[in-house]
Amino acid sequence: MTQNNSLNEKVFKAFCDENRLAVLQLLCTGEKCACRLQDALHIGQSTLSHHMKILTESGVVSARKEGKWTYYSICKQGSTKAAKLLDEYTRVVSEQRDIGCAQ
Amino acid sequence: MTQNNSLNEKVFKAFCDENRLAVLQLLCTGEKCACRLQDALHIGQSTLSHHMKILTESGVVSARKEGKWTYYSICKQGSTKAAKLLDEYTRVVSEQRDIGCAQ
DNA sequence: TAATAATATCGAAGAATATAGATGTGAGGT
DNA sequence: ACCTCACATCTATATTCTTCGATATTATTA
Repeated sequence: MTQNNSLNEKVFKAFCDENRLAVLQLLCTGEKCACRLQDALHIGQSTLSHHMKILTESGVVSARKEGKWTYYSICKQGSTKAAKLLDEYTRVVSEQRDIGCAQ
Repeated sequence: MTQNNSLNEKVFKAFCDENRLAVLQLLCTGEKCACRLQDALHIGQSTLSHHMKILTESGVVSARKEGKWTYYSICKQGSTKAAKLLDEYTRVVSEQRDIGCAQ
């Protein structure tokens, strides 16, 4: 199993903020530099930087530096991993019923 | 698009806590009543109840009441929806490159 | 119907997270 | 070399989340 709960938590946290979801939406049409993302969302520069760190550390987004700019894009590998994790955590292996606590 | 970011956030929050992930692991072998979940995790009763509320409200888990007990299980429909959402947020529609901010 | 058992809800405290402003860093341009 | 631009990091504050103890609720049992 790929399941180290406290680690996997970090992957899912990428998706747990409205602004980060908005970033992902923007990245679906290809890479964007930070300043464009900041223009689109209405948040401060340091706030965006904070969110991008969480996204890149989760593996779902990758960053490419070129000159003054940092370009962000969705990382296929990372998002596939996230999807796999979600599937693992919600896959039902057996359908046994429970019979309550009184033994 | 199925994308109302602030709403979808709630679906992903189900996966953003170590204890909730542990609950999902326990549910993969079929439904469990709350007291069994509480025994397995080492958290207080009200804490578990709080997490189960988040899980059920996300749609990923469903609750079945029978007598004194509440049985929880993974909800196929809800977890499929979560997987679809994740896919939508990470699907790359086009691969355009950005050219930086200076117009 | 009084007592108990299982779970939910409430309220408070602490931990984690988001946000913004200030400052730091590194690349380019002059 | 200096200045500016794009972005990261630091610090402080506000907000949200987790946890627990206490209390409420609902079903069963004596």
